[in-house]
Amino acid sequence: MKTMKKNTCVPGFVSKLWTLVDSPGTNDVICWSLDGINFRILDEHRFTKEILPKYFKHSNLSSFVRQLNMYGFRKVISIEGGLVKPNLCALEFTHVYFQRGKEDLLEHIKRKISSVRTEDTKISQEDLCKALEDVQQVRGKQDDIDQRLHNMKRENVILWKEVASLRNKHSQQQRTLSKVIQFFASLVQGNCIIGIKNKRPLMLDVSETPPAKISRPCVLSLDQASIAMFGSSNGCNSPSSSGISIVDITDNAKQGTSTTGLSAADGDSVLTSSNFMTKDKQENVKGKDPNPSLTVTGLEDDILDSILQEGGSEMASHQRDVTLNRNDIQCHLDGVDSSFEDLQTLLLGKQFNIKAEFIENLFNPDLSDAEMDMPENAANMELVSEWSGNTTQQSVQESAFPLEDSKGSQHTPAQVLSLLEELCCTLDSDKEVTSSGTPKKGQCPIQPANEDTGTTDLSTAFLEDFCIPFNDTDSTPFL
Amino acid sequence: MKTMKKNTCVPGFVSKLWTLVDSPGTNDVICWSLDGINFRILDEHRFTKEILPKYFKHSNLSSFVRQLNMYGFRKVISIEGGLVKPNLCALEFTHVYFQRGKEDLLEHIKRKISSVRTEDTKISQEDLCKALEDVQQVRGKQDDIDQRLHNMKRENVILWKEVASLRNKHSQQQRTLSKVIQFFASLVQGNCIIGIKNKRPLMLDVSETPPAKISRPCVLSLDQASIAMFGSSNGCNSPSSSGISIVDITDNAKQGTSTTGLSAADGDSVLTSSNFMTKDKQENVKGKDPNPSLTVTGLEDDILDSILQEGGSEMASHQRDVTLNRNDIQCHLDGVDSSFEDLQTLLLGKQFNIKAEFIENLFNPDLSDAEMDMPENAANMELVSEWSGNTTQQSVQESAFPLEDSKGSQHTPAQVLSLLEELCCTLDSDKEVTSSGTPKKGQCPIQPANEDTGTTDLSTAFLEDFCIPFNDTDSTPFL
Amino acid sequence: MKTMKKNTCVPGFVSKLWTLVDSPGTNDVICWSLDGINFRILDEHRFTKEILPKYFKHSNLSSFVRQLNMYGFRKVISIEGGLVKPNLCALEFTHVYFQRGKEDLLEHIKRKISSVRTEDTKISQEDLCKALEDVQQVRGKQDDIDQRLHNMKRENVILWKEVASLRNKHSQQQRTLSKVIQFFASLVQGNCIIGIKNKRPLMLDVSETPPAKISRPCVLSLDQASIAMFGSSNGCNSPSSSGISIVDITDNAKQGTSTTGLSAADGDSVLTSSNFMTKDKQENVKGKDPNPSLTVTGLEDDILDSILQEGGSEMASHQRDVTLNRNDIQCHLDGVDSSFEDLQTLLLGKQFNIKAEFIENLFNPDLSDAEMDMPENAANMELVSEWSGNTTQQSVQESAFPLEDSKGSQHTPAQVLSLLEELCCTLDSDKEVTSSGTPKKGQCPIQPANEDTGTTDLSTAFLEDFCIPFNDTDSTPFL
DNA sequence: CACGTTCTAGAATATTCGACG
DNA sequence: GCGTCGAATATTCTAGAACGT
Repeated sequence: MKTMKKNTCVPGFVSKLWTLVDSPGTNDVICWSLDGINFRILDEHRFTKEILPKYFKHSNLSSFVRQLNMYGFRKVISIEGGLVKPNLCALEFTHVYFQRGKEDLLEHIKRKISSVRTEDTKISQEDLCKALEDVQQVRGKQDDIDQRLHNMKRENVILWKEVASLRNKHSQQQRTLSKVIQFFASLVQGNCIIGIKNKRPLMLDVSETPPAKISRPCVLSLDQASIAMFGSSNGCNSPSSSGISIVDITDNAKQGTSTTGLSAADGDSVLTSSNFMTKDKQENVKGKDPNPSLTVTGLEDDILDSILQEGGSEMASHQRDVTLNRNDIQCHLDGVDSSFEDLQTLLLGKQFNIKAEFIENLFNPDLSDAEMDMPENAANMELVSEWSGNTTQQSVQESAFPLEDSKGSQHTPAQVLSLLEELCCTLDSDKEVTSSGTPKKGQCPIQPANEDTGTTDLSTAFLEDFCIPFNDTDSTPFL
Repeated sequence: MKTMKKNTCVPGFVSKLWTLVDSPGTNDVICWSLDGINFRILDEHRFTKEILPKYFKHSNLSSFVRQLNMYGFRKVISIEGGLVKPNLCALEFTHVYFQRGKEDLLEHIKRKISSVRTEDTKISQEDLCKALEDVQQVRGKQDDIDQRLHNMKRENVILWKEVASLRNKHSQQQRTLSKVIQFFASLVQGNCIIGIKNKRPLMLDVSETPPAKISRPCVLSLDQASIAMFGSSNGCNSPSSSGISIVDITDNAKQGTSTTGLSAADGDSVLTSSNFMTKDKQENVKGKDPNPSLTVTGLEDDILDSILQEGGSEMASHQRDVTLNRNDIQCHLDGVDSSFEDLQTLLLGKQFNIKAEFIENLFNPDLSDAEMDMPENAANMELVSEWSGNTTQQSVQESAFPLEDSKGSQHTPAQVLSLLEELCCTLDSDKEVTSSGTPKKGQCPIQPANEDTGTTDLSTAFLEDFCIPFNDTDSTPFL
Repeated sequence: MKTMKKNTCVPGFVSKLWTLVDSPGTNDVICWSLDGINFRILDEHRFTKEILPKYFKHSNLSSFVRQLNMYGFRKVISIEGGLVKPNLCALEFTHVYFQRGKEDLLEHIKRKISSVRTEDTKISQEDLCKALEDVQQVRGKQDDIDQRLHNMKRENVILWKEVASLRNKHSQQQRTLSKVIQFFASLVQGNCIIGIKNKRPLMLDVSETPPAKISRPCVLSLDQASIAMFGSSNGCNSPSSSGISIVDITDNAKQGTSTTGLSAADGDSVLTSSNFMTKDKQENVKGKDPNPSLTVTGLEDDILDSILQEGGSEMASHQRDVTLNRNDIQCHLDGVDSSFEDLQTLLLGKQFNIKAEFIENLFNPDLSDAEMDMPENAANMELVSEWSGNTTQQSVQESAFPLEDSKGSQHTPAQVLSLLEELCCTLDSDKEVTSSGTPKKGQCPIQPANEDTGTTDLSTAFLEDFCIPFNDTDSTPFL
């Protein structure tokens, strides 16, 4: 009975418990249940006061129970003798490894370790430390990222400025380029008008007929404009057919021509360059009082008519040779004049002031001064037309050719026109593309990351800072 | 005495210890040291067997000692009666807060806690809370960063589009510029050639033929265009042919000149506008066979004047005529000079007309009006051709030349045409390029950093997306 | 006894406890301590079996104790109880508000509420796990962000390169455009000067005197250059002074004028365009065998020579006069023609060379070749001057004018020059601005985020990579 | 929900054993 | 062997929790 040994690895409590439960002498106080899988304390008081002290250093049932619980024993609630005898209501405990006759299972009965302190706590402790480290690490990296992001943000701001700058530059360049092109175009245009007058006749011979895909309005308008302008400015526009000696006529014609040319050179009338013309002519008129003469001005036709008329009268005289010569020379000179005219128109037509202002404009891409062009062009046109005015003078006999020529010449010009048109289209398309983009500038929907605050509202300011400058230009369509 | 109660916060062991040490009845077994700072167990055996069980649930000295140690008591090694009586050798323990008469210090005696659980766990608990807070903070910041990154990504996408746009614009501009230059170049070229022509007659002897590196088509088209335009606009192109003597000659001279212009019209010479000039000169030469004659070109007025004067003297009357003529011619020549002047002014001054349209266009960068250029240009071209067209006036006898001229002129136009064609092609190609490029705009295929997924390979595709469009241009070497 | 009432707010347990402790009938089982601040259970067994059931629904001491604990009662350990024997050892409990005679304090005895501790601890545990998960999650996301940031960084690098590329392109384009404009300007300039010469006489009448805001040096140098060039290339530069009639004078005058023109003009014909001219004139000479005369070529001298010769012949005989006149006129006209030619050449002429080199330069925007412009312009100017050379021919009587003209012409050219100078300045300023901007490039103070290292030092390398390219251009002002 | 009852667990201390220097 | 301590267990007291009222 007392020989019972405490087996290895079996806690004292379990050993003692087994012993006292299994001891037959105390079966009235504590014993196995009927099925042997539980044990009962039949007499609580005696067990506490008699048994417990024998096996343990206390006599507290609670302490015993505590140990039971500590080793995983569970109380069994017996429904049986509930009523009758509360006293009989025995305490009954159970444990899977605590069964009658199965002493070998006792070793599996393990005492609960107080709140898993050692491992569990430590583990969690370690985890927590690790977690803290991780957090710190993450935090550090986050700071790094934050810094990088911030730096990149700054870079991007600069980039935006760069791009904005480039855009502006591009716009300016585009404007400059446009000006150059337009200038060039207008130059060409000017020439056109001038040239028109003189050359018609010869063109006829040329088989080529100009495709009339040209935009007359433009030219005409110019002509008209010039005519109009000069019509008023020139008092001597009335080409009076007169029967005057050749010389006179020639002279007159010449005068007219040269005058015209002269007028072109300097100017005080209307705008600038055009003025002198008026003067010259006026002077001519004055000097040629006797001769109603050919103060051929504005339009070629008039001039031609007058010339023809005169020519007709001339034809009659003897000195005809001389006259002819004169005519010849006259013609030649006229040709020269017209060539000049054309050349001038060609070269510059528009040129006059250009330098002073045009170039300025070119390099002062402030569009504000753009308005200047208008007046200039007008003046230019004027000049041109006036110019052309004096150019033409031809003999009757050659009248036929010119007509034919004009036809022929028409062809070529048409082609040219079409070509130029295309060119313009190209340029225009270019522009258009650009301009079409313009309205969209407002976009730049960048929503710059809010650096410091939580989020988003920077975009507005940002856009304002960067997008506004792009307004005058074109901006590519965003998104 | 026995009433001693367990004070607050003083462990049972310490209380018991104090009691049993301080109890006079056990002074022979356990007592204070003489100085009262230590206590001694004089009779180990009796203490263990008699005293311990009274106060504790055991009778193991070791357990008692264990408790002493557990509460920080230390054994005092007494050197005194070491030898004589080992038995007498009493156990002596000490503790700073365990002194005779100083019962109040007992509360400072703390039991050693094994696994520091309480604090440790609590600390870890606090740490854990802190860690959790940190995590939340980090998470919040991360969200912020994420947002910023995302926003910046968007910005970058826009930036990319901007850059792509700028690149496209640049390309277009470059193309436009190239066209301008080319056009200009061809124009200049044309003129060159033209100028050349006039001199042809003279040139003929000279083996040298103008280097035909020019593209005709272009010029021709221009000529035609101009002709066309002016042909219509000018009703009076018909130079009345007059059968006059001198006049004729003069005419011839003129014709010659004009003829030259004609010849220029067709392009045998290289380019375009230049043609007429050549013609004039050729004709002059031809027409003036007998007369070495001065088909002076340069300045009209002066020349004319001088010519007239001379002519006058020659042809008509002797004195006066001559004089008059001279004056006349002189005047005319002066006029020519002034014309030249004007022309120059024109060239430089150009401004005048430009304004009206040119500037308007310039500053109404709406490309829509850009088309205007075309017509203008066309007109311009026309003018040129027309120019050459009307310039020519010839006598019957000189009809041959004209024909030849016409032939020649035919060539020129053709050449001009080809040139313009080329130009157009360029422009067109430009357009095409542009337009073709346009569709690609949609690209901006920036593959923004993969927002959600992990990583990296975007760069390649990215570059591909953006580099391709730049092909026609120069693209900076990436990476 | 039983009359005791349950006060408000005093839990049943406390009331019952007070009652049973305070009831004198059970003082042998449960009673107040001597001092009345505690209560004792003297007979545990009887208390359990007899008392408890009366007041409570159970007879478990443990349950009772549990309630005591629940209401904050504490067990009092008496030393004495410790030693002797369990039986004697009475259970003693205490509570601050449970004192004998102080029934009113009972209301302060509160039942403990489950302090949710379990949850707390468990939660912390769970929280820890959650925290760990969070950390991992955050870490993962951070890696993602890091990657994205890195990718975007790479994109940005490319963007920077792109922008740099665009800037370079823009600069090149700007340069090209400047060249074009300059070229154009120089062209215009050339014309201006030329024209100036002739018209003076007429100009005189006009009150307007050209503001001499021009910078001679430029033009002059050009002129000189051109003169120099042609002086050598033309063998016939020697203008023989001849005592000839008016014609001579005229010639002389012309010479003077032309000379002036020469001086004023600049030229580029030198290289290319000028050549054919020379040819033409040579040819002319050949064709005009009988007349030694007008081998009017590119150069004035030739013209002068020829004129002089003719003039000489004229002076003598009448017929001759006529003839001479004719010749004279012819010459003059020829001169005009050649002038035209030259003008054309001038205007376009350049092309020859221009194309070869100019355009090349234009499209090889290597600035290194930018210097080429000068020579070209110079050549151009030359041509012009040459041109003007042949244009003017005046009679003796008119010699005065020429002189005046020359003077006058100086003015005009001066003006032109000033204009051009301004133009050049503009261009230069442009360039200068550009160049001046260049040094600033170093800026690009971007401080790209340090990708890998902690922070900042990348900027240097970064800037080097990107800023350098911007050197030649202007770079937007960075911050 | 508040309180009561019961069973179980936590916690501090106590006891014991063993390791270590 | 001795002193100290770690560790497991024991004892005690208190608390947690489930369940019931």
